Amino acid sequence: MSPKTKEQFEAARQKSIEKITDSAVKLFAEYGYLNVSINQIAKTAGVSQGLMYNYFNSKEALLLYIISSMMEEMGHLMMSFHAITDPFEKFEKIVRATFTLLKEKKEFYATIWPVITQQGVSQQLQEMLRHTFTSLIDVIEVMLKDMNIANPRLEAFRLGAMLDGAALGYLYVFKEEYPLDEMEQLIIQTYKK
Amino acid sequence: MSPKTKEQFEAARQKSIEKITDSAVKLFAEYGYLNVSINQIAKTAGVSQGLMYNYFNSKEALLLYIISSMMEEMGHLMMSFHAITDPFEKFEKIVRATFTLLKEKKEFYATIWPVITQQGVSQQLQEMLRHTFTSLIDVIEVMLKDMNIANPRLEAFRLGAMLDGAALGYLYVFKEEYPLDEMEQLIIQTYKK
Amino acid sequence: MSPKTKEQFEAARQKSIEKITDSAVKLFAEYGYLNVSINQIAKTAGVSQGLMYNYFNSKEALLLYIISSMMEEMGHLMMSFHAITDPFEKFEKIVRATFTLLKEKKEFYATIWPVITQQGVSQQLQEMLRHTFTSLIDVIEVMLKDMNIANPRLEAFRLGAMLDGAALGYLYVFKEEYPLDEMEQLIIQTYKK
Amino acid sequence: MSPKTKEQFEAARQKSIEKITDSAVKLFAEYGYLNVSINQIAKTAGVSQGLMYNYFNSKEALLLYIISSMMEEMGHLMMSFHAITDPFEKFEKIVRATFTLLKEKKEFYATIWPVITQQGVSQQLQEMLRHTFTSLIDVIEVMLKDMNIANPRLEAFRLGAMLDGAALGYLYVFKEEYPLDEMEQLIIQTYKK
DNA sequence: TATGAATGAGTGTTCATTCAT
DNA sequence: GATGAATGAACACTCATTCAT
Repeated sequence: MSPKTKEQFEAARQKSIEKITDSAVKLFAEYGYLNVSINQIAKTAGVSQGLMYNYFNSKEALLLYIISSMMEEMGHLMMSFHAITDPFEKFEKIVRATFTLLKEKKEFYATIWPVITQQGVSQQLQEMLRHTFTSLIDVIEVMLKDMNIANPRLEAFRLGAMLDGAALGYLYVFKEEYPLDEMEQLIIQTYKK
Repeated sequence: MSPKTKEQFEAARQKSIEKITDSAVKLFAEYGYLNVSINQIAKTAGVSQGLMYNYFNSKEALLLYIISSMMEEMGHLMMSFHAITDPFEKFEKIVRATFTLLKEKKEFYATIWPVITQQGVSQQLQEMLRHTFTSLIDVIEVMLKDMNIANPRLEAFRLGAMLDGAALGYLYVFKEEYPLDEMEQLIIQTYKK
Repeated sequence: MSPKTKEQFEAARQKSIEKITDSAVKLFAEYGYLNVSINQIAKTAGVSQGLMYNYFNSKEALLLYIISSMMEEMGHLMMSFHAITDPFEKFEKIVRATFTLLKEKKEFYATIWPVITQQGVSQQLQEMLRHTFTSLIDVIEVMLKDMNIANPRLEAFRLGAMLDGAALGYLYVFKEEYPLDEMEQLIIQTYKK
Repeated sequence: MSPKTKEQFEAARQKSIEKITDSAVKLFAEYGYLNVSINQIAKTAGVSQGLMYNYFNSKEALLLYIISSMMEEMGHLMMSFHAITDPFEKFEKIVRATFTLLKEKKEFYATIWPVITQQGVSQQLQEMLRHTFTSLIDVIEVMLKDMNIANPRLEAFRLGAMLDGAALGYLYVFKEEYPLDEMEQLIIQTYKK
């Protein structure tokens, strides 16, 4: 007699959004944004093609939403180390967290890297990524300074480069043959003392 | 009206191939493989759309050819340092050459990175890239060993990661604001002794 | 919580129908039937997308209902002059009413013209329009005959053509630059005496 | 051994363009621009869907091309009466030509009217149409002035309105029952003196 | 060898309509 | 009666590829 309650509608919405974004993340990570069609996403999610457009204005808006969520999650992760006062402990935690993320949430990086290296994706996205990376460098710089490392900004860039380079080598080139754990250990020890 | 000689034909073939691949490299580097159409390549090269198919079986075959050439060229570059006997000099030469390449032949990396990070491109390509990178690591490993660096294989991975990571940061994220020269100096001094 | 009475239900029905048709008329007139979506109509009316289908079988049925109402209203307008005995007065009243309608109820014409000129809209609609226009010509013919105009049927067609042509010129081509008032005066004076 | 000659290519192009535009004109006239799909046009023309895009950038560009051609043709027709010095003869010729066009090239008007009355079609098109109509009014005004008709500009609008109104009545409402020939005669005699 | 017209499968996107509640 | 999430067919448009010459 009465329409569905607001809660019911909201639950249905969230369920659908989740199905769509989950499928999209998996597919984007595996095949790359440009190689994945809306059709594929819909089929994988088990919904109709049109449904995506109830929640996202375009395929790119979907990508933007996904990457925003990831960036936000990454931000939260970084925040969670904020309270640690010992810079050496903080450093170790951050590096370990990065490698853990890399091992356990491959789709995280696998979604972002192709987008970064693909020209022709939205300006908005590019700017968001640049902003996030810059913030990260800033955070690392402060930390390295607290560790009395000389030339902390340049070292922050180097640390960033090592982490990114390791991620690329692991995800795209050497895969399971990449000495990920040894690299983790090596990086930590380099700065540790 | 007289029939062309074999040599003339061959010269014409080479000329056409060159026009096509040169245009393709430029366009792939600027817009990315998936965002560039055969039509664009043909127009830029000043030839007909169909001509490409006289020399390459598909768009992907063209990409494969281009990247093969680049990998080969990179191999030649590495070879050219083979004769240097002082490992420290060799090390410095290699690192400097890498950064020079990065600064002066952006299209080199800008073509390769999106392909590496885009799964869904041919298996053949992936394997070729892995092979090349493995060879590079091997070369660096031997060199580091000669420099009496401890754990030379792991350090080779670290050096590779730093170079790749710097390339990505420079090309895609920070661009002209990336401290490329300082990074070059820093890397050399780290191992220089 | 007590069940609504029949009258209350009927009132709610009428209210909803009115909200929907009013929004539809405005939107059809401004953007054209084919350019307006059910979603737009629902949003403008402040109701749900599905509600329209409680009252109309389809989007076209809604259009049919709207145009029927307009035709009926036009018929009423014509009827209202029926009592006037002096044919010259009647003529002037009718012409003035037509121009007033054109100036003050643009959406009236702006809804109907695109439908008339768009073939491919329902046969039913086409027939209804033809019927209404034929009736109008009949009424005018009688009136012109009473005015002792020679060849009253042909003159009725001419008068109809002038009114329609003026409407089109005003609404779609020249807009505010169309000499609407002068045309009104000119038409009246042509037959007035 | 050699590619097709330029003439052969040009001939093929013209043939294809003609097939496409001819089909489009017929379909637009019968069903209206917005009701006709590219698929329909291609099927009717007996070519692939994609071919249209070799010649026109978009569906709207096709419409623009068609209407431009029509407007140009109409302009030529008007020009052809330019040399006539007797304004009465000129007037009769123009009116007769208009009616002949209406009878023999229905698709001419049937293509244009729905576009004029359909909001949401390109601004460019709207402006082109307005420009053409204004020019026509100007030409008629001068002619009527030469005929010593009082208030020639207003009469030009009236004549335009009558012609347009007759066209609409004939094409969309009364069709074969419309007294087209009588109307033609009536209009000529009204001004003929 | 070289041309470019032609194809057709595929793309992202829209929208009238249905239906469980 | 009313809701709005969901559907699926349709749309305009793109593009790698083919082929007659």
